[in-house]
Amino acid sequence: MKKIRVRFAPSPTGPLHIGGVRTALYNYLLARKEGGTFILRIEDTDRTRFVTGAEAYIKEALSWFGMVPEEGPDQGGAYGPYRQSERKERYREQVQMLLEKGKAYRAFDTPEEIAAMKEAWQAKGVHSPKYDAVTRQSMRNSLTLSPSEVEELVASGAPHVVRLLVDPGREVAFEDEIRGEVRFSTSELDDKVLLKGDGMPTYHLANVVDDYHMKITHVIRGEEWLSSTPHHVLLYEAFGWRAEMPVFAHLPLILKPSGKGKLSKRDGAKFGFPVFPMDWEAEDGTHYLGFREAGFLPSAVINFLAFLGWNPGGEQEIFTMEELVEVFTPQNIVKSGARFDYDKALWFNQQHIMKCTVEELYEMVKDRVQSAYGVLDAPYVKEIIPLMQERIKTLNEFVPSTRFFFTEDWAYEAKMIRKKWKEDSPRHLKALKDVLQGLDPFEAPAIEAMVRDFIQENALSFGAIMPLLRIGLTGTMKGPDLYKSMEIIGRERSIQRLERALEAFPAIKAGGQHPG
RNA sequence: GGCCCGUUCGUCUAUCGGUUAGGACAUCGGGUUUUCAUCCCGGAAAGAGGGGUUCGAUUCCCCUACGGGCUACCA
Repeated sequence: MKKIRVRFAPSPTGPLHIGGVRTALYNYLLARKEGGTFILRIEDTDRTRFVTGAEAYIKEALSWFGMVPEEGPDQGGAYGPYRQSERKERYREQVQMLLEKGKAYRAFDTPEEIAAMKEAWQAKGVHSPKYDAVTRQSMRNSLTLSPSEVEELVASGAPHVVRLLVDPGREVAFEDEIRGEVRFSTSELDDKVLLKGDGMPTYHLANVVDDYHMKITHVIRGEEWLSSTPHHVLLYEAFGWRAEMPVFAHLPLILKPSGKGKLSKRDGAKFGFPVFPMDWEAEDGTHYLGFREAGFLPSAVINFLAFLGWNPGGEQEIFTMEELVEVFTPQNIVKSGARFDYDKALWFNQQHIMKCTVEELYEMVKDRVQSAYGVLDAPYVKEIIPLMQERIKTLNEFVPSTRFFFTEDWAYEAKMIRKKWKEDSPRHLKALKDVLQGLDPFEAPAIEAMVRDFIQENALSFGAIMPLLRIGLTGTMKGPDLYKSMEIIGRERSIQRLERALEAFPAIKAGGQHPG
C-alpha cells in the first residue's frame, strides 16, 4: 500500500482555532497510526488577511501539543517550499497549462460589474446568479472577447483573474471517507477564480496543485470545505490528475456550547473559557485566552478534542497521545457537529492531572509557584503536589489552593469559627497545641494518633476540634489531609499558627456580623 | 432563496434489523472522609415528526421539520 501523506494547511490569519487543532490532530493521528508523514503547509495566499506572528503561533501550538510535522517550513522536505507564497511560480505555470487546454479562461470584470450582473439576473428571476455557464457569455472574458482584444488587454497589464471553466449539465461524484458518496451537479457550480488579480492563487487552485505535488494521499479538513470539493475534483480532472486524487474526509464542525453556529473566536470571551491553544494578543488589543494559560495540560486538550466528534467505541475515555495513535480510525469519526463542552474539558484536565507523576506536575507548576511567591523550593513543592493532584481541575488552581503552605498571608474563613468556637474551645486548642509541641517525630501518622488520643481522652468529638484546627492552620475548610499538611508545614509554624488562632478567634467570634 | 451535510438522554457518544437503547460529562440522592476533592453506590434523563420496506425498525428508503455548512479576486 502507498505510504500515507497528510497535511495540515492553516492560514496565518490569526491564532490557531481549537477546531483547527482538532483537524491537525486527526491528520497527525492518521499519519502516526499508518506510519505515514505529517506535513505542515502554510496557506498564506491572502495578503489582505495576513497576520504577523500567526505562523509562529501555529508552530508553537503544534509543538506544545507534541504534533511536530515531519515536513514543513521549518523542517524542510523533498516537496518544498511549504509556504504557498513561495510557490507562486508553480501556480502560474499550472494555470498556464489549464489556459492552453481550454479548461480555464481569463476574466476582466470588475467587482462592480459582477455585482451588477448578479442584480440584473436576479431581476430576470434567476434565484442565485453566479459567474457560470449561463452568465459568463455576457461578461468580459477571454470567451467573449476576441483573441486580439484579450492579447491587448493582457499585454497592457489589465487586471484580471483566471477562472475555471465549468461545463454544466453533468454530475461530479466523489467518495468522502466520513459521509460516503457525495454528488453535485455542475450546473450548480460557478466558475471559481483560480488566480486572483494580484497574481496569487485562490485556496482552490493552490490546494489542489500543492496536494498533487506534495503527493498528499488523504485530505482531512473541516466540513466547510465539502461544498467546494466538487470544484477541486473538477480541477484534478482538468489537470489530468484524477487517478492521483487524494481521499477526502470532511470533519464535522465544533459548535457553540449554546445557541447557533460553529464555535467562533469571540465565543471564548463570551462564555468565559479558552477556544485557543495559547494566549494571543490581537492587533486591535483584544486578548484571547489560551488553554495553556488557563492551566490545561496539552495531553488533556488533545484527549478532549479527540473525543469531540470521534470515539473508539469502548468504555475507556482517558487516552494519552500514544494510546490515541494506537486506536485511532477515521471510520469512527462522527458525521454530525459536536457542541463544545467546557465542563467536559475540565474533567479531562483533572483526569490527566491525576495521572501525572510528581515530577511531571512539578515541571508544569513551578513557574506559577515561582512567580506567586518569588522563591522556589523544589523538594518542598514536590511534597505538596501529591496532596493536590485530585483536587485541582486546572494548573492555575494550584497556587491559590496551596497558599497556606507558602505564606502566612491569608485570612480566616470566619463563618466556621463563629459556629465552632465555644466556651471550652480555647482550653482544648491550647492543650492540643502543647501536646503537639512535644510530639516527636512530627509526622502525619504520629500527629493523627496523637490528635485521636487527645479527642478520646477529653471525651470530645472530631467536630469540636478538627474544624478549628484546620481553620487555624490553613484558614479554610477546603483542603488536603490535615495531618499530612501539618507535617509539611512543620512543627514550628504549626505551633505559631495555633497561637495566632488562639488570639484571633475570640475577636472573630465576637464580631459576628463580619462577613466570612 | 439555492446547493450540500446532518438529526439517539441537557451535552459528548455506543448500537452497524430483534438490546430492559449502554457509557461518560453535567445534574439529583446516598455512602466513605476532619473539610474539600477523589472514590463507591443509586436516581432522573434520549431514538424530531410522518409515511413506507420488513415477521420485526433507533438502525434501510421517502417526505416534512429542525440544525449546520457553503453560496467572495477569504480560507
